[in-house]
Formats: sequence, C-alpha cells, structure tokens
Amino acid sequence: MGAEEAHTERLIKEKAKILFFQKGFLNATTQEIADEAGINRALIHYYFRSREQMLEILLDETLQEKKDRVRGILASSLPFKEKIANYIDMVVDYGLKYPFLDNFIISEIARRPEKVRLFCARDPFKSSDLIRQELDKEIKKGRIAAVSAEHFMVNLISLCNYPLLAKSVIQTIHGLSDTAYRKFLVERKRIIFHTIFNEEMPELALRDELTKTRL
Amino acid sequence: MGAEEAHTERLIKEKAKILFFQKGFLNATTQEIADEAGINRALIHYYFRSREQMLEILLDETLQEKKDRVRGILASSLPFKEKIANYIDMVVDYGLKYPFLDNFIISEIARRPEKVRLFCARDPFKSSDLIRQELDKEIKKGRIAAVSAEHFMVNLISLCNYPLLAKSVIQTIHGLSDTAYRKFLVERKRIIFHTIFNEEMPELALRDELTKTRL
DNA sequence: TTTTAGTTTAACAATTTTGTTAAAACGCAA
DNA sequence: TTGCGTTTTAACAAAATTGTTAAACTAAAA
Repeated sequence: MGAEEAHTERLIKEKAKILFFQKGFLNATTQEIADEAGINRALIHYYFRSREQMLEILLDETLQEKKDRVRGILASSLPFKEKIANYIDMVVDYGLKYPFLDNFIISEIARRPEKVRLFCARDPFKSSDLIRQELDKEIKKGRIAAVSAEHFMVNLISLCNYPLLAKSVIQTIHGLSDTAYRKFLVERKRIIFHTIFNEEMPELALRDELTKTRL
Repeated sequence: MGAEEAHTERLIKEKAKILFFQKGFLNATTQEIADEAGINRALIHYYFRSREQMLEILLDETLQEKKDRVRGILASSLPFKEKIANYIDMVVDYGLKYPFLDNFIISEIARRPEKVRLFCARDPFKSSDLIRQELDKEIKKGRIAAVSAEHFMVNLISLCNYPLLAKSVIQTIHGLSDTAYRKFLVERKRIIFHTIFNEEMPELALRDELTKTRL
C-alpha cells in the first residue's frame, strides 16, 4: 500500500468542491478538476469510476454534512427561538464559505428529483417533524403567532438561502462590493429572525466575527 | 421569402423554453431541442448561429419579459402595499407556469455574472429605486415598520422565488403531491404578504383561480 | 415558366469530453 | 535488492455534441 492511501481521493474531492462550491464552475469537466488537483485525469476514473459517480458521492457527502449540522442545532436543548437563531447563523455562515453550494444542490436536484426522496427516506429522523412539534408547542403557549409549520419552514429556508443563490443579482441591484455583500448577509441574520418572529434576535446566537466588528 | 417567415425561429424558441423552463432539462442539447420542435438540428444553427447565442437570446427575452411585468406593476398608480400584493401574485403565478425558469436564470447567471450587470445597465429605469422611494415614504407615514429597502426587497424576492426553485425539496419534506404543492404556493401569496408587512393581504390583488376555490 | 430569395435537410467535419488500458513509478516488506 | 501490491501516468478509444456545407426544396415574383 502506497503512502498516499486515501489522500489523493480526498484531494480530488476537496478540489472538486472548490471548483463547484466556491468558484461556481457547476459544469467543470473532469479535466478541469484534475488540473485543479494537479493530478492526471485518469485518476478520477480510478478512484470514482465515472464523473457521474463522483458527483453522486460529493452531493451525498455535502447533503449529509448539512443535515448533520441542522440536526446538531435542532436536537440541542436550547429554547426554540434560540435554535432558530442558531440555524440562521449556521446557514448564512456556511453559505458565505461555499457561495455556490446551493446552486449546485438545486441544479443537481432539478436533474434528478428522486435523489431528494431517496436521501430523505434513508433516515427515519426528520428535522421537519421536530420543528413542527416545537413550533406548535410555542404557538399554544402564545409565544409565537399562529402559522402553519410548513409555511414557517419554507419562510425560514427561503430567507436564508435565496440571497446566497442570487448573489450576483443582489450585488448588482444594490450596488454592493464583495465585502459589502458579505456584511449585508451578516446583517440579514437579524433581519431574518425579525421577519419571521417580528421581534429582535437574541444576542448569544451570533458568532460571525464580522457581526462583532459592527457592534 | 418562404411562408414560414419567422415562424420556425419562434417555434424553436418556444420548444426550447418548454424544455428548459417547464420540463427542467437545463442542459438540453441542440438535438433534443430540435427533436422537441420536430425540425432538423442544423436549423438551430441557421437561425441562431450557435447554441450559446440561442441561450443568450432566450435569457435576454425572458429577463426582459419579467422586467416588463415587474415594471408594469410598480409603475401603476396603486397604493404601495397593493403593488407589492400584485407583485407577489404575479411572481408566484409565473413561477407555477414555468417551474424551472428561475433555475435556468440562476444557473446561467452563475455561469456569467457580468450578464446581470450588462442587462441592468442598459436600462436607466430601476425598479429598485422606485421601491426604495415608496417604501421610505410609507415608513415616514408610519404605515410600515422601519426596514432598509435593501433587506425589504431581498425578503420579498426570497420568499417569492425560493419555493419555486426548491420545488422537489419542499414536496419531499412536506409530502406534497403536485396539486398540493400548487395549492401550497397559492396559499403562500397571503403568507408572504403577512410575513413582510405583518398584516393581512388585501383581497383584490388575488387573481389565481385556485385561490378562489379555497375561499 | 423561370428566377430568386429564403428555408430545410442530410451528410460530413471538428471538437470536446468521457472512459479504458497497459505499463511505468513508487513504497515497503521479505 | 528483489518482489509485490498500490498508485500514477501517457496514450488510446469511444461517445457525445457542436458546427459547417452544399444541395434540395418551397413559394412567390418576374
């Protein structure tokens, strides 16, 4: 067994992620991926058999990672609204790190919608059920205005994710530089919380350094 | 001049739109487009020179059409909130008609971000400026809670558009059939308005037949 | 009817991209 | 060092896709 072990395999995935998720080359060819990783194109086929299978693995791993993060937050023992604040925080920060991740997911899923079903089905634990339960409890206690859990979740996801997808549109319309856009997104954490609950976001949930500098 | 005039050219664009915007084949080949239109593939090159140029034209026309619709609503003499209600109505209905339009726009723009700038630049009239002005006026009159115009617009666009982009995700998470999803989106018109303004949506703005059946 | 301009097609060429394979290079253990 | 399995590469093959061209077709004008 060579010293490289699974090193090269990870390298390829790393670099593919950079191309896809950070640089936005959603249609990057195997050659471009190989170049980015500084290896021979045939290696990609050696490790992953085909481009399609590599995509499959990348998508799976990425979806899984995001799912785990979400679960980590929702399964905590924090009060409901703080969980949501943490969720917003996490999604926005993650989006800043991988600006094209959602574009990738969206377009891959548009290509094969069954993929989502399969991915969700293979795991009995549903974050959506958890939110539904807790939300209903909060509403009964009168701490949140009545709203269907379905719309609540879609509101939340939409407000968090769309601005990431539409980066260049937003930058152009509002004339924002890259750093201004970044700042704008961090500001949005509070805005999203306020828009959903019609009240201020609790301080503790904010982690991003950028936010602190603005305080 | 043959009888076909610009007929075939339009036919090709029509069918390409169906593939791209309705069926979601965002990477449809020239052959697939030709098949859909029932014509020879070479015709596409005859009329559009290259696949790339056809995409360019399709995107331009589509963006222009949407821009015109938005402008039509915003330039009307209705009260501000009714304009917004009409905007929501239009965007959701349009999204129901062309489920993959936003996916197409988003991924084309991710591929060439300058495209947005060029498109916005070539037209001095800015819808965003109009909203900014009117919103500020409403806030001063105390009819709307204070919010930056930038975040207001991003909220609005996000709430309207993301659910269209993430169709299959939403359907899976919430277990919605196609018709249930459709109904869900129509419901959302009111939800979006309420989420943004924290009050009920005025009746008059709703046009979709589905909505009426639910009343 | 012949001409003419525009339209459509089939066949071909070029390019791009993916997938395969056989052999070289490498690291390590016997 | 030699042998062995793994890793990496270059060169090749196959497939898919785009772009070109010359000729056939069509309808209307001369």
